[in-house]
Amino acid sequence: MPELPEVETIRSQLEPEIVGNRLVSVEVLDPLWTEPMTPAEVAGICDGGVITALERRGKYLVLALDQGGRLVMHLRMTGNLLISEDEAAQRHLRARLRLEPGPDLSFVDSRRFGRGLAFPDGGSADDYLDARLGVEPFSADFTPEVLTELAAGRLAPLKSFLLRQDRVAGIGNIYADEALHRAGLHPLSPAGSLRGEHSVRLHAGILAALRAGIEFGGASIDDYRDARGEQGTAHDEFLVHLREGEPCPRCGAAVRRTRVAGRSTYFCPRCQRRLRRRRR
DNA sequence: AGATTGACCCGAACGC
DNA sequence: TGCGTTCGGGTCAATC
Repeated sequence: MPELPEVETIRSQLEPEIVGNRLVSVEVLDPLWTEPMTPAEVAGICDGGVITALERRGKYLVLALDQGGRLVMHLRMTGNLLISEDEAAQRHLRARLRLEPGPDLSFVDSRRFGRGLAFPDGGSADDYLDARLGVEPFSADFTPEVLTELAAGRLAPLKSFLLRQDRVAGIGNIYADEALHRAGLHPLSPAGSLRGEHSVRLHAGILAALRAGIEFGGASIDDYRDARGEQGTAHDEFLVHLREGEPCPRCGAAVRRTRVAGRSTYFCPRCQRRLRRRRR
């Protein structure tokens, strides 16, 4: 599934290819793609603008246009944003971005959860994203102290906490498991139990897990492909995710699988210790 | 066929 | 006990 490392891989591949191009038109083949907006609204804002940047906020891609417009896209579970190499009909094509001089981009999404929304200016796009997203892991604002503060008082499991986009942006099911393992923290520990030392470890674990994901071009468990249609290899580097029964790379104990917040959760029962709720 | 999963929504449980 | 906040489960969609 596309999480921060997968989205960042796509962003970094596409940006140099498309900046300076004119977005001639946004052709929406599936009206669900722009829900709750209409395809005409999105086209009205975007068509004709010159691309100045392709940015990432959490798991969102933000295409910035010179007239101020922003095309905000989310891949959700199975979306792909691909450099179109030809006009061959692609299965599950939801939208095509016509670029001049090109190449065009194709938004392909088998489960139709992905979205493309448009905003007339950067400020309104930021308002939309700010309302949904917390601190960016790779920003200077993300520190162990901020992490402690965000988790303070929360009874929800650490895994649930990490999945919340409005606290720390960009972490999904894969990198939550990987970050917790690197930090030596149990996914079911209450988030509010984090003390200074734990926050330092979790902070480092989050960054290391995300960096590894980016380094290996993202994880292609299922539908994920990079902008060129290639698979990443980050899944070959997983420490615990999808490794039920395999030895923990740190201590050798068998990796266990459980369910937290309705999601499959992998952890090492020996070296990911469970914390108790902090008394106050 | 049931499992899968991110964002959103809503009812329920929590804690001060 | 009251009330605002937080948490978890359901929902969507489609594939194998």
